[in-house]
Amino acid sequence: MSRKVLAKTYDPAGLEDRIYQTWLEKGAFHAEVNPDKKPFTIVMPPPNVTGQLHMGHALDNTLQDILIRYRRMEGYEALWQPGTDHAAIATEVKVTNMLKEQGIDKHEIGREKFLEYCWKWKEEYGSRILNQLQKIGCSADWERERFTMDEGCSRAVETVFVKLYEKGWIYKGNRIINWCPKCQTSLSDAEVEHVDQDGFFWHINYPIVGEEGRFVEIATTRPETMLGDTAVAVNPEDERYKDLLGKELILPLTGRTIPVIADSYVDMEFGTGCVKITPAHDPNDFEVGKRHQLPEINILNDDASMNERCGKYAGMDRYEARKAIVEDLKEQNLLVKVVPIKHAVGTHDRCHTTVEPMLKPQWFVKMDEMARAALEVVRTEDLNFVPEHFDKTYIHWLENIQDWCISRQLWWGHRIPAYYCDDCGEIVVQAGGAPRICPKCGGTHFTQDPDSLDTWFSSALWPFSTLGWPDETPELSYFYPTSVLVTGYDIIFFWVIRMVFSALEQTGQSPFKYVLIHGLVRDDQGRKMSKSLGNGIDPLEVIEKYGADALRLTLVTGNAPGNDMRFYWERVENSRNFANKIWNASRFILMNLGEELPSEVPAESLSIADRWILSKVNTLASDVTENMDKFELGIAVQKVYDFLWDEFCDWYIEMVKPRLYGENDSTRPAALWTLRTVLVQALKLLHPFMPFITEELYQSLAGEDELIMLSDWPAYREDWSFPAEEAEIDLVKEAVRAIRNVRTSMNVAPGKRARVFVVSPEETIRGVFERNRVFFASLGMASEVAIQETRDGIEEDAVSALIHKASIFMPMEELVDIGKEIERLRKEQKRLEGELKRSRGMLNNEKFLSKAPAAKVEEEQGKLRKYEELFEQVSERLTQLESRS
RNA sequence: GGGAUCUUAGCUCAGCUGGGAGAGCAUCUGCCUUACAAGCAGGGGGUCACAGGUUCGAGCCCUGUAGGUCCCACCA
Repeated sequence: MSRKVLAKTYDPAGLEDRIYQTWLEKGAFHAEVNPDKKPFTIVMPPPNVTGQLHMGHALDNTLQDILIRYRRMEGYEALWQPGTDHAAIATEVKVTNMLKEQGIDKHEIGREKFLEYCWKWKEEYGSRILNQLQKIGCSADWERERFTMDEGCSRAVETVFVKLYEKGWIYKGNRIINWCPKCQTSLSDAEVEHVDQDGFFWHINYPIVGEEGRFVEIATTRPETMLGDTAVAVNPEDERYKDLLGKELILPLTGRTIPVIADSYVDMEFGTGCVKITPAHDPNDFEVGKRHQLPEINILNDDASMNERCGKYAGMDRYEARKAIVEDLKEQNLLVKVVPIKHAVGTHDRCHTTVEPMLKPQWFVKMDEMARAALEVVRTEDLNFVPEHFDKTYIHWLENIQDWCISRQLWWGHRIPAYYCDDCGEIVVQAGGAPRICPKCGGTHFTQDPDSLDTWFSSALWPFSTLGWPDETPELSYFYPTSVLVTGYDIIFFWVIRMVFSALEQTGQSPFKYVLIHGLVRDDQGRKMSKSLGNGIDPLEVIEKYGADALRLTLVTGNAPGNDMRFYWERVENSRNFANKIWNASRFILMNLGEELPSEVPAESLSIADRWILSKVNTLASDVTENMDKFELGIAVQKVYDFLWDEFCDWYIEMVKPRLYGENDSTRPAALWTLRTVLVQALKLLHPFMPFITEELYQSLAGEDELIMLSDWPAYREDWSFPAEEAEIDLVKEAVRAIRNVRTSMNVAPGKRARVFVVSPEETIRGVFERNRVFFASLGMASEVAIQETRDGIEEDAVSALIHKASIFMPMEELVDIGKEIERLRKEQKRLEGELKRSRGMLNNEKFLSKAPAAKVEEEQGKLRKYEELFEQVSERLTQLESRS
């Protein structure tokens, strides 16, 4: 078997693209319906076709890739379904602007021509973001790439629309919607952000008809809307205004008269207790208007200028009109006062324009029934959020949900499949194009509704439309419902909720069992990364400098699920350093392996250290698996990191070096086998997190034909469990650390070897050190090591270090500062006193003895014994030293 | 107005079902030891925001307080 030769230094740049090509060539990402395996499915949140990869994508997709790679190795048929979103408004705005730069007006060229430009744009940029995702190592099944406006997804959209319409759950209604005057389209509630703005309360007097000099004082933040007032409301309980009920008011500046009505909606405590009612421009007023059959007067054009009903103000922009109206009121002495306030104003989340509530005929999805089902599925735990508390966000939103406005006055998107008979106006809603004959009048000419659908209407179907729905495809029955959805908390409302209720309605199942929620990647000052701030960090730049593996590791470590994280270059550097570390460890092993692969060695030829590290990696495998299953990815990778760097590199490799350097050492084959075996196990555990470097190293260690991404995930093995050896090496490590400690504190030159005496009255302990005496030399720089029962023969002024069940003495050639050692020992003694006090306190506590689990009590008793022994050793040594000085 | 979340080493953050607090960076000391200076060895540094409570035992569970962040919301 041929093996790859590793480059001398770790350089991710060339390596990652090459490895990715290999995966593609071998079709390693492709998933097929396979009845012999269990399916594991993730649908990728489709990035916008116009999008550029940002840190949010990098994080989101890294998490998904980790999960997919893990399950694939575990033996699941793992499908990661990728695709892109047409992103209706985002794309339309971009294409419109692009055309504008070329001097082309969207309305001049018309709908069809405009759509041609959009498709061209899509063809040009649609694959860009997916290519960028490949850079970070995503193992999605690119053969199955979908697009929200492709034939299948569009059919799914029409099917759902028609079904819901026929059920009465999609309807066209004249209601108050959020209108963006800049984008000139309606919006859903989710697309409106409430932003605090400085504004004013204008208090205005409305004269009472027939009562000269008497006024009703109202307060408003939008004085221009008074032109659309059709009443003033007071609370029916409000004693102050009882006599006003039924009276008429003169609406200033218009001369119209409007009634005073009673409605419990009015809060008596707030403001003056009188509210102007503008049914066409306020959702509450709209409701009030309906209850009292008030006229609805629309006063705005689509660009938020005043319309022809506004008399002298007609044609003015809403803010100009506001100014003019306030001026005019002041002139007429009807402006009582102006009070500055801060209030939340609805703005379009995309362009930040202040939205206007407007009365317009739009299409809506009735939410009550579907919301109820979506709530139920969380209660029954068919849907689970990770971290769990995000279900509260979900529940709260659903419990307060309003009907969903789904029509948009845009061209790019799924056009609403509603057709109006040109002759009688009858509405026909159907899939598959215009009807031939009007069912009502027999007419044959139809006009399709000009509006298109909210982009989230199609992405709501993504988990099943991508698998072939509405057809009963093999993929749908095998891969659906999906296993887990990964997304940021910021799109729970936009997407997660809508997917859940759509899936429940159309497929009868929750679209996924788990929703793994992550936070935002912020800049190093904790600010949101944004274009306007210019503080965004391009993932591709990070990859270029440090590699995708380093980026991925950085994004997944040291961050609790659902929490925001800050991006620090230093952390990427650290991740890269880790990659470099395992690169060099592998190189070291390969160097010693020479040409051939190490053959399996008989179990009995394994040394204690070999068994120790095998046992450690074995425990690691089961620990990491447990964490992975619970979505604790950060904890999982931290454990692998610690194992590789600390246990494997800093201890095990150092321990086996003597066996490797002696060419004829009989324990060499066992060492080589263990090195390679343990490293391979650990690399497998690391692979989901750092796929490129682990693949490269695996190919060097295992042969070029093997792919680590298709290898088996390490399972716990009974025959690799060696608790006794673990304890033994842990004791040896303690001794070595003690020796190093003494050397440093005594300023022993690093290269200088020193004599070491190990004294223990216990034979078994002496046996441990006897068996592992080589490590005193190799790790503790000992020249000669004497292991004995008593202190006989050790120089009086030897420096000591005390560990559990053993004392270590190191005679120093130079005079040593006894005071320094006494000081060190006193400190240790004091520490032990504290430990003893605590431990004895616990064990003298009858309640602890009776209530704590037996294992816990036993553990504590063991600790106490250990502390007592150590304390005795330290005290004895102290009196000895003190008597000398 | 409602809700969520955070407060742990100088900085940024982990800490899984409650059983004597960790990492990275920074800092101090000493090392270019033939895998790795992108490294090695050793050290310093924390009344886990505050106050109560539950428990044999609390960074972790409960209540409250203070401060920060975020989300939702039709007080005109």
